[in-house]
Amino acid sequence: MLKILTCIDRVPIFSTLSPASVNKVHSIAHHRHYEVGETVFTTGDAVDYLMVLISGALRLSRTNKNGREQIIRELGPGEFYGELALFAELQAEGDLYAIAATDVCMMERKAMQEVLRDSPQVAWSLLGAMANRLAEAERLIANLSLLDVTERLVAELLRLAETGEATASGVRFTLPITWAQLATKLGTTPESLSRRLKQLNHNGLVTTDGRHVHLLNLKALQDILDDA
Amino acid sequence: MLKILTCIDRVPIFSTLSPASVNKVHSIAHHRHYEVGETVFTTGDAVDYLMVLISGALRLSRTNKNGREQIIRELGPGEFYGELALFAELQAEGDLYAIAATDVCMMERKAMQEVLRDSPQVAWSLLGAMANRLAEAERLIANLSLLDVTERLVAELLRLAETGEATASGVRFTLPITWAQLATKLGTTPESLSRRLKQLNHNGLVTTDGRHVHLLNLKALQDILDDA
DNA sequence: CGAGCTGTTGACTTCCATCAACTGTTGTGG
DNA sequence: CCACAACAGTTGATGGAAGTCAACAGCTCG
Repeated sequence: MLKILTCIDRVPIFSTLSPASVNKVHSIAHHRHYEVGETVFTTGDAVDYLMVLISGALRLSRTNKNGREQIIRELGPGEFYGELALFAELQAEGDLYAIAATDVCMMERKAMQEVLRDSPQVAWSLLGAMANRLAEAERLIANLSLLDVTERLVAELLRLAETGEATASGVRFTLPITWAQLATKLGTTPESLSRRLKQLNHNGLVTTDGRHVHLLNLKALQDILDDA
Repeated sequence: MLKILTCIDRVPIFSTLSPASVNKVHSIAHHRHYEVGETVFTTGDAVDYLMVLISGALRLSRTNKNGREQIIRELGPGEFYGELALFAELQAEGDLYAIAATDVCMMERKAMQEVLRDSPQVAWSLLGAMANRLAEAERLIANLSLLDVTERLVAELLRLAETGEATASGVRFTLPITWAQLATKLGTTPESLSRRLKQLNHNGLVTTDGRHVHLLNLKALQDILDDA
């Protein structure tokens, strides 16, 4: 009981539910826990539920025959997967696995459809989340196709810098993932990323110590993007 | 008056509207026409409306400083742009232009929000459309990053083949766009595409005459993808 | 200690974009 | 009606960005 209450409690998209709807969600929600590295599903598995994260993090990625992996999206608390399953039987295209200890709420398709019809607010929340994700996906498409590795790296560093702390000369932050994982997100390899980073360092734009990153010249970094 | 009626009439996502909502949509919808090649907006323009296509086709793309263009998505009748604008002020990231004579309905943000709150059916329709578009975008991400040009070409040819007519030896269809435009969709250049196509031809898998395409060996083509 | 993981560096290779030239077609206006 | 411009597509030559392969250093952990 507690865990199901938690389920609804901690998920923003359900924050506006009426008491009646809360009961309905109660009755259809299944709780599930995943450990780091645990697989939720792999390519080809049937998905017929909407999955909302309570805590932790999941990663959706695809891998080709050469073992090359592309991270498609990452899900944090409050985010969800399975929106397409609300509308049709769905074969997963990609692998979903936990990159942190993760708790999720799983809602079956049909029951969730009812909740959505009764609760425009929830539909509205979903719509907003989807619109943002679509915009992000389309930005990634453009970046992969139009920017070289250096430019994609700089773009990501500047993005991460927004969460960092300002210093006299620039911004300092700690990379939340390994450099190899960042390479996979950016659609490149650890080797290439390492070389590009070395070059930025050589040009006096960035210093790194492990995952600790210091951007020394935000303006110059921004310029790299602007002439892209 | 006629054109506004047409607006709602011919757009599937509004097919379930109640009479009251129909009136509301009437009052907020602006009709607009674009000729081939005409620009709807370019990168950085403010977008504060939802735009639904009645007929024609629009293309959303981004171009980098070298003139390299990536097609992000194409919109046909019934499809829409501006979903993100429903939630926030939005700077367009990319250029939107007409690739056919096009009629659209434009709905201002605030008014559209009301319609959505009152009409769960419309929200549901939008949700379904968005979910599909997101899935498509994520497929494109994976393809751009994991497949080489030949594989992306074959994938697209097989997709197009679904709309073609079967022949003794395979499937025949006509390319709906120029080869150069296809190259842009696939994130490559006309030159590269031409070479890959020549190679497929040489291997006896495909013949072409202008935009007329004949796939001679679906199984072999599918194999190329399966080993990817 | 040794195993395993993260990250780096060097040598090599390959795919593909770019540049340039050329063909064939279409359409337009003098 | 022809000439010429504009565009679609092809082909060859070339260069460069980045992926691959391999070896190695440093770190952590059992």
